[in-house]
Amino acid sequence: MKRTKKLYICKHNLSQAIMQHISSRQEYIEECGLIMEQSGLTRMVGRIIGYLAVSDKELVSFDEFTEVLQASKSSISTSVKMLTTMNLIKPATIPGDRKTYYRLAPDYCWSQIMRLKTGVLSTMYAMFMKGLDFRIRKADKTSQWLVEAAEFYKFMEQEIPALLDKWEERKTKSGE
Amino acid sequence: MKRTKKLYICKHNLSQAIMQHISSRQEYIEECGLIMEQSGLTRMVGRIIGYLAVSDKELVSFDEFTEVLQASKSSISTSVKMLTTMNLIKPATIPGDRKTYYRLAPDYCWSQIMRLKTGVLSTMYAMFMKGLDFRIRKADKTSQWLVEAAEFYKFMEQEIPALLDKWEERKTKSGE
DNA sequence: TATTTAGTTCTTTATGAAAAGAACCAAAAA
DNA sequence: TTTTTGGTTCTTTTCATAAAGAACTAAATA
Repeated sequence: MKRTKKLYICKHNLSQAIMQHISSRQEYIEECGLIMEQSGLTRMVGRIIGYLAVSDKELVSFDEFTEVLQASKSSISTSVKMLTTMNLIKPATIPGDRKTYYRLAPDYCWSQIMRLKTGVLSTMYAMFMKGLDFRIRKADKTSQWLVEAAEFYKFMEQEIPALLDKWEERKTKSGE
Repeated sequence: MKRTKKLYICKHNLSQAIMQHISSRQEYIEECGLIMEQSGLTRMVGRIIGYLAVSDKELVSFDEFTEVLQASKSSISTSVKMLTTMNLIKPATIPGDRKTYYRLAPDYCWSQIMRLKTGVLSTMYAMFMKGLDFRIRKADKTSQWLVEAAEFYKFMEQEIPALLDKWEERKTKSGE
């Protein structure tokens, strides 16, 4: 079940407003699904984060996810694996218990989720620069447009990692 | 024809490498389609930008797009409308000519494409803050995790627009 | 007035990925 | 050894949407 991720006119402002009117945990979990889906993950992954966020238990078992989220084992398995790979959640085990539990990763480094997305910036830069290679007139309006586009992505490609460094630095300081 | 937009492991580095080996305009246009698709637009929209980027003519007509991109009128119509709405391209007309031509928008403000995407940051902030509302223990590990997540998105929500302001300021200065 | 041109807007088709289902496997328990 | 538990990994189904196709429209031309 693939849903829209495309938002030509900013649908997020809507989500923000909706967020204020949510009254039940159930609703909250579903909304997390929709938001995470929009931001490029899957609906089920969002639901898992949402449930972990509002559950009073710190540890939630695999089968509790299937029950409370009304989802198949395969879907939960794939989703927790994805979240584990992303380091967003961590598996946990209990002595004398065969089940696997999951918790929100306590040491999760938020900047890493953003760093992954900066790859697109260098690709866009490369794309616009490459366009110039094909141009006969290297200084016409189209060429200028390409240069400007490339400059923007170059700027972003440099500044965003710097911002993330700033955040990480702030975190390590406050952690001391 | 929907293609992948999902890239759990950064596929963009691949795109970057591919970009270096592109030798024909045809190939370039197709790669633009794939890249723009990954970044959340459509393949056809990417092809249009790609063709405008490597065409020696500044103005390209509607039917030239259909011919060179081997696409239907409806697809081109929808795509140019989308690009026009985004201000990325501008329609142009010629006296005594009934056709509509398009060019890359000469005054396009690159930061605006990024500003649209910052909406997701405030939504994520709202989402994590809302999660706290449902929690009984407001200081346990899960609550701490939510606070940290919210703080990160708050930080980004503030810093990215500041970065875009910086870019715009630089542009107006260099334009003087 | 009839026809062509240029493009828009519905409807249909095709695709690809999220989720479900089924088959499978390893370890623990009976 | 057989069965159950807990979960993984294939295969299948479903569904949203990008693109194509078809029907339509307005303006210009014949």
